[in-house]
Amino acid sequence: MVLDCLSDPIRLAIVYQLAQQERVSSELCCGDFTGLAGKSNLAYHFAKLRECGLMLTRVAGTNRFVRLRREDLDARFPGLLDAVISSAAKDADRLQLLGEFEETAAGGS
Amino acid sequence: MVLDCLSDPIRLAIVYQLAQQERVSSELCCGDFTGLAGKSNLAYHFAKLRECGLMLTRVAGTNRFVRLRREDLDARFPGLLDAVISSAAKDADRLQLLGEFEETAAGGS
DNA sequence: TCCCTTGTTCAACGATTATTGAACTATTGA
DNA sequence: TCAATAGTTCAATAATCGTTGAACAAGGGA
Repeated sequence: MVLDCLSDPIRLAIVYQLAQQERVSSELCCGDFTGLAGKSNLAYHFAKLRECGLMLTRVAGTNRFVRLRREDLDARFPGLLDAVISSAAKDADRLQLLGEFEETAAGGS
Repeated sequence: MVLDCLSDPIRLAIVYQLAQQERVSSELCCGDFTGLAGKSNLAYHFAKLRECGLMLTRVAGTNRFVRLRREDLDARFPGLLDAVISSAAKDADRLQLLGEFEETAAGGS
């Protein structure tokens, strides 16, 4: 289920980053998450996130761009995604993973 | 974390029942959940739910009454609980556990 | 006091699940 | 064509988690 998918810290961090990215562009490249885990581990988590309908992947040459299935999620689980994201933002302090990630990939706001 | 706690179907069913109960009285007895799992298994899930701050227990004689920590949860994770509950209500059809439970414990609406 | 009920704790088992490295596919560019 | 890059898939390991039964503690009622 979706909750089970979101209960993993790495997947939550991925979803959180994708949600942050929604303000700017809609997509991120798979390689932008290498700060969170190894390549194959990331592919594993991406597969999980795809399976439960949280995100989808667009193939573009040798890159793959991922983004949240925002509309489907809001339709099926109203308010859930926003609640999870805002809650995750609150204790983002505890997720040093995110801190490291933002330094390397987002370059600060 | 709270999401990890809610990702288990039995714990979700417990939380769902507690949320339903909020309209009537605020509490339920531990023994009211025996339709969901065995005694020791329930105690295990209750402990998990207590650990992550989802519910609390009041001892009354030989019984123990449990209820949601609604205020604390709404303060710390705004909208999360309601989103989870309403989503759980949507596909309550798939949770036959709930169906069985309502028959034996709630006796219909 | 004795027994029964209620619920927790403990130890053990089984089953998922996350993580890792290596092999593989596909695309780009020289 | 050859090498390099981006991701996925596979197999194996490690770790976590859920489930079960038995033993235990605490109250209530006869």
